Order: sequence, then C-alpha cells, then structure tokens
Amino acid sequence: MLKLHNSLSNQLEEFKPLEENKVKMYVCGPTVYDKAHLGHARCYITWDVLYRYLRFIGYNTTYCRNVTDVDDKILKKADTQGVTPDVITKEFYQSFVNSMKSLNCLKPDVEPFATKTIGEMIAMVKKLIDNGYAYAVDGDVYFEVEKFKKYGQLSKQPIDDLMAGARVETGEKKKSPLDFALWKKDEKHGYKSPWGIGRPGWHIECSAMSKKFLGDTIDIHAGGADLTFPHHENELAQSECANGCKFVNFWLHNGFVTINKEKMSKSLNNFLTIDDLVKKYDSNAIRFFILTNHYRMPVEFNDEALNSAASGAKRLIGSVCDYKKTDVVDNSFVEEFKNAMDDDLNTSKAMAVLFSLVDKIKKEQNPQTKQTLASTLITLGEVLGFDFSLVKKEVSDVELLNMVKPLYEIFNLDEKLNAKEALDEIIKIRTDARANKDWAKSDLIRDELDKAGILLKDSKEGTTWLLK
RNA sequence: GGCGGCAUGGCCAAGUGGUAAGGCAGAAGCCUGCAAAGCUUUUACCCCCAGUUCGAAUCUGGGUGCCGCCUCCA
Repeated sequence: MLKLHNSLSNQLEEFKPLEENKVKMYVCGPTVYDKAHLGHARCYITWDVLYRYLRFIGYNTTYCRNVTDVDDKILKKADTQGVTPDVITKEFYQSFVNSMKSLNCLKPDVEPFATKTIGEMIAMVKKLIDNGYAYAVDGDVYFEVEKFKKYGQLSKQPIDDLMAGARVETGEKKKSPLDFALWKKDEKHGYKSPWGIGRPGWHIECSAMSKKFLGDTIDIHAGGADLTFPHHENELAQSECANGCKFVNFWLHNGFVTINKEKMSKSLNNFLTIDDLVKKYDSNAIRFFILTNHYRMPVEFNDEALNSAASGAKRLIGSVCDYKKTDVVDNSFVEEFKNAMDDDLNTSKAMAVLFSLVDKIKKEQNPQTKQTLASTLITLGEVLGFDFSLVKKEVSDVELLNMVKPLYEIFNLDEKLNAKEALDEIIKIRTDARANKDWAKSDLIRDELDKAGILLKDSKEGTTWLLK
C-alpha cells in the first residue's frame, strides 16, 4: 500500500488514485532560459522514480511535465541578445532534453509548451473573471486573493501574515498586494486577448496545461519545495476557482540540493550544471547520490559524496554485468523493495534491498538461482532508474583500434593484426616477460596499456584485459 | 517576525518505544612477482538537559546548532 507525504495535509497519506489503476501526475517543468543544474536533476530524478514506481506497481500512469517557454527571464535574455524568444527557448529546451537523457530520466507522456496553450490560458482567465475571482486593469488581469477563502492552505501561510509582510510596489494597480497577475500587458512579446496584447502569468500556465492534458482534478502535482509558495498556492487557487472542483489530491515536494549547506540556485550562483557533472560522473553515480537520501530531505553536494556514490553505483551495477534481465524474479526481494518504496519512496531503504541482492548473488552457488537474483536486481534497479547497460563498457573495433594504435609501434606489432589480436599479442609478450621474472618489462607493459585505457587483470587462469 | 524541516560511527544515510539497515572510506585476510581489480571479514549506544515508561535514537517539555519558504527559483 503506497503512502505518500501530502504537502496539503502535511501528513503521510495512503495513495488512492481517482480512477482505479490510473494515475494522472503533473510535474512543474523547466523554464527554458538556461542550462539545468544539479538541483533540477534532483527534482526530475525524484519524480522520474515516482513515475517508474507507479508503473511498476501496475498503475497506468500519465506523466505530464510542461515546458515554460514564455517568461520574463526568457524575454529579458532574448532582448539582451537581440534575438527572438524562440531562439532562446529552442536552444535550452534541447539542452534540457539532453540533460534528462544523460540522467536516464524517462520522457513524460505529455510535454506541453506554454506557448502552445495560450488559448486555454485565456479561457481560464476569462472564466475566473466571470466567476468573480479576477479583475482586469489597464490590460492586466489579477486574481483577487481575498475572494478565495482557502488561500494559504497549501503553504500554511495565514493570509493575514502574508498581508502584513507583503511588499507594496510603486505604481501598483492591484487591489491588494497579495493579488497576483494572471495576464500581463506586453505589447512587444504578447498575444491577442480580450484585455489587449499581453502574456500569461507564470502560475496560470501550469493550471491551464494541467487541465488541458490531465483534466480538472488530478492525482499528483509535484515539484521543488520552493514552488509551494507562491506558485502552487496560486495554481491551486486559480484552478479551483475556475473549475469549481478540487485541483489536486496529492501535492508532492522534493527537497533541495545544497552546497556548503546553502540551497543550490541560480540566484546564489552556486550551481553545477548537469552538462558539467556528466563529464565526470555517469547517470548511475548521480542517481545513486540523489537516491541515498529521502526525497524531502536536503542533499548536500560535494565531490566526496559524488565519488562515494560513484563507487557504490559501480559495485551495484557491476555485480550483475554477466547476467541478463528475464521475467523470472525472486518475489521476496520484490516485496521487500515495495515495502520500502511504499513508505513515501524510501529509496535509501530500497537501495539497501538492492545491496542485499548483491550479497546474495555473490554467495549463491546454483547458477539458476544466481540468474534469478541478478534478474531481480536489474528489474528493481531499473525502477530506480539505474542504467544497467552501462555495466559493460563496450567499444567498437574501430574505437578499440584507436585506443591501442600507439602500442603497435611500441611493441613492434604487425600492422595486419586487429585491435584484439594486438592486445593478445601484447599480453603474450608480457606473460613471457613475467615467466622470465622480467618485472620491469612486465610493469612497463601494464603501464602503457593503462595509459591507453586498458586494465590488466592477473589471476591463476592467466591475464585478461578490460576497459577502464 | 510568521510557517516548515533537520541534528545517528571518519563521511553519507535508514530507523517513531524493546535494545542501532545500507553505501563510501579505513583496517585485516585471500588472490598477485608486486600492484590494480575482485572477493571475505570487520568498526556506533544515536546534539544537550529534564520528564514519561519495566524499557527511548524513537514520546513530552526546555535548550543549542543548522537549513528552507514567506520575492524569481527544482
């Protein structure tokens, strides 16, 4: 029985979808004006794992993650660079897609663009005005917070306190400082609307896209904890006032990645981009790092932690490199895994189950049982999004040839030999050297191969090579 | 100021009443000509004080420290 922490009640609740066996989940996607960083990685890996797990336990899941491609920051960047906004959004959407791929995140079922949902946004704003929750002033439209009595329920912000702390800006057209924009006048980059040329406010984008692709009421709405207020609070207000029904059953929020104990963010300029990160660590290492912590807790980034995760991931993945995934699994481990995951996605516990499988596989004598256990590990590991194809580093003959090319000259090899034959030949030379106790030569050969990216393993059976 | 969260071995981390999962690192051993890789074994009384209880890391109260949201932010 899956239990999830619902931010709305601030409690663990038993997860029950609206429709049996069907889950509709929405995750607030990126604003595509810059490269994604480790904080985004954490968020999208977390919800990727939820998506994978929901499917694993049998839910027909529709995962919708929007792309915000109309926004102040995009426009500002476009203006600064003297290009149209779509130049910016195209570039960084592609960058985002690449980042997600490099983290082995599954593609959402639906990935709507804000700019393609403008009509629905306008309709929703209209509806809010008709329903008496919004008002238009000089081409802007604002949501009137006071009209929605439940405002603040998600972020647990008493409306009076918000009011007291709200900053009043000069030239304010709003009735109350808490009111937020649904539509902003923008003659340069805007769209036609009943209120003149303008563009949507950020919050209405998600409300409209969620409604269009998933319906008025959905099961799960997830995102970073920093979106709770005001973004999600405002979405909730808009959607419920426009649709006249409950917006979201489960609000889920992930914690931050911190660095030097501080939140990693654009504004603090203390972020590491995913692009840079994947140069040093593979997706398994990054996932391992993220998933050792519970998704609502902060995760402190440092190289030691990442290296530690890389070592752990390597052992985990490497333990099944000689096995294939089959349909045969050991259900006792599956149950143990589910028990962990059912407890608000306790991934650190789930990973402990994976490691107990590693242990079992090592000790098991029966090859068939061993295969079953390995298959179980791969199956469960994939639910966490680990990529078992990274187990065996494989290169093409051409690539291998490039790696060993310099060695032909050093060892005076026949040019006609292919890369693998060349390696066999080199190993033979070294084996002879070792037989003659010519350790200097033997070690030299080992070093040269090491430089070429090839690791030698000596054992009783002889010497074998593998890629580093 | 308002709201929320966290404090467990060298590092990361699970664990909400019965006596500390797991990972990394370290150490020892096996293997090796020596290494590397791999394998085996191995390391804690849980921030402080008081209380509840037969019994608390786990509940209550009070401290201390750290972080997040309240403004764009995953």
